[in-house]
Amino acid sequence: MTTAVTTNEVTLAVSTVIFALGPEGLRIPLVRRIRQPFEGQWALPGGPIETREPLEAAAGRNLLETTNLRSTYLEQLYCFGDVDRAPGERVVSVVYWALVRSDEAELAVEGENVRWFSADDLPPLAFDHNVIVDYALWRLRTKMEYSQIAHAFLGETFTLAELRRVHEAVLGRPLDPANFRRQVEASDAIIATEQHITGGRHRPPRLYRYDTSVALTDNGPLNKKSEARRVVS
Amino acid sequence: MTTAVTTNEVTLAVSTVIFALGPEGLRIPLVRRIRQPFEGQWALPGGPIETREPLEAAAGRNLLETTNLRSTYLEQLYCFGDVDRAPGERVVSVVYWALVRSDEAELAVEGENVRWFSADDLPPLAFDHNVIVDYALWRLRTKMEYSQIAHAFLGETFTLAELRRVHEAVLGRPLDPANFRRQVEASDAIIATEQHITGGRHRPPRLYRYDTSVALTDNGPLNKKSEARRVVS
DNA sequence: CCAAAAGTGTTGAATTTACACCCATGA
DNA sequence: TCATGGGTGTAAATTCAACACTTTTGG
Repeated sequence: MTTAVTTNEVTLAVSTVIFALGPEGLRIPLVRRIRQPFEGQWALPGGPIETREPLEAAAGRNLLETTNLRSTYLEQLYCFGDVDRAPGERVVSVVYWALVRSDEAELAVEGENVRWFSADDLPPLAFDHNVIVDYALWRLRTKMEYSQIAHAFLGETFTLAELRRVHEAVLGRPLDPANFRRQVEASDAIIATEQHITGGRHRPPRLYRYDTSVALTDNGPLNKKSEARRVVS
Repeated sequence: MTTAVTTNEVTLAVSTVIFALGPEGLRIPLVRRIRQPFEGQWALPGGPIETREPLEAAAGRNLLETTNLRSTYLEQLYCFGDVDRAPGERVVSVVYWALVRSDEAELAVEGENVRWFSADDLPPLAFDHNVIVDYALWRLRTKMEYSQIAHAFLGETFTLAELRRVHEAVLGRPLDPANFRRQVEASDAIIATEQHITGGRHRPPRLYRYDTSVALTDNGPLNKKSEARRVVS
C-alpha cells in the first residue's frame, strides 16, 4: 500500500492518518505491508501520487481504498522528508490527517491486511510512522480546543452530550456539562433544532445541527482557494 | 533560482518565505526569475532538493545563498502540490518560512536579481507565490499571539520596548506597554539581566535575555526529534 | 524643571470554573 | 416515586483592559 512514484533520485508519496471515534476512544486504521522493507509490519495507509492528481485527492483516494469510507474532514499534516526515513532510498511523504464519522466507521472494512487500532496503543509501525501518528494526535487534540472539528465525528444532527463526549474522548478529561453547553452555544457554531430524542430514561435532549456557514477550522488564506477541502471524493 | 529536481512525472522543490523586520514593517526578499516560465518576474527563493539533503537544510541553504543570512527560526509552512501550479509540468513545493534578525538583515545582499519588498505591498509573483506569502503572513501573525517567535527578530539581549515594537509591527496594532510587560513577564520566556541601556533622554530600560530552555513554539512531538531546528546552517 | 519613556498600581469588565438546583422522562 | 441525564442559575476566582501614577534619565 505504501507504494510510490519512483523518481530519479527522490520518491514522493502520500499517506493519511485516519481518526474515528469508537466507544473506547480514538481509533486508527492501519495496513499491513506486503513487501520489503518492513514487510509484515503495520503502516499508515499510503499510496502513489499520480501525475495529474491533487495531493489531497490522493489522500482521499487512499482513505477510500483502505477503509471504503469518505472523510468529513481532511487536512494536510506535514511533509516528512528526512533522508533516512526509509532504508536505502529517499522517500518524501506528504501526510494528511482525516476524520470519519463514528457511525460510518462501523461499516469500515477490516481484513487480513487492514485493521483498526486504538490510537493510544499502537504497535511498532514501519518507517517513522509512530512519530507521524504522535504528531497527528497532538494536532487533533490541540485543534479540538480552538476549532469546531469535533463535528466531523458526528452525523447531521447530534445532542450536546454527544458533542461533549467527543471532546472528552479526544482531550482525555471530563468536561463540565453546564459550562460546555454555554461555551458551544456562545460560539454560534451550532443551531438548535426543534427535534428531541425520546426513549432515554431521562429528559429528552434537544438535537442540534452544525452551522455550515461557519468553517470547521480557520486556516487563513488557504481554505479560500479550494472551498471543497472539507468533503473529499 | 526556482530550479528543481526533475523526476519522471513530478518535480519536487523547496522554497522559503523569509521575514525580516525593518523600520517600515515586515520585509521579504525575492529573486527574479531568469528563465521561463515567468521569466523576469519575482519569486520566492527556492532551489532543488538534493538527494541526501534534509528538506530543512535545503531551505536554510536557499536562504544563505540568496541573502547571505542565517535564520534564527525556520519552520515548515506547507506543501503545495496543485496540479496546475506551474504551466506544463507538475511541481510539488515544500515551503518553509524563516525569520532573520533585524540587525543582520541590514547586511543582506541585494542586487539586480535579489531585492527586498514590503510584505504588505508585493508585486504579482510567479506561480502561486502570492498565495504562499499570504499564508505565511497569516501563520506568522497567528503564531505571534501564542508563541515566543518575536524573539527571533531580536538579538541576544533586548529591551521590553523593542520586543513590544516587534509585536506591534507584526500584528499591526498598538499594544499597551504596561499590560504587555506583565504578559511577557508572566510567560517566563524572558530573563531580566542587570544591564541597562543609557543614553536615551529618559529612564534607562533594563535589558532582557531570551530563556533558551523555553521552546520558541510548541510543535508537539515534532521538535523532540531534531532539537537543532531553531538554528540552521 | 521639563519631556519622555520605564515601570508600578488599581479598578472594573469580561471570562472561566465550580457546583447547587430544577426539569422531564422511563421504569 | 425514584434514578438519570438534560438544562438553568449563580457566585467566587481568575484573567483582561484601560489608565492613572510614580521613577529615572538627558537636556
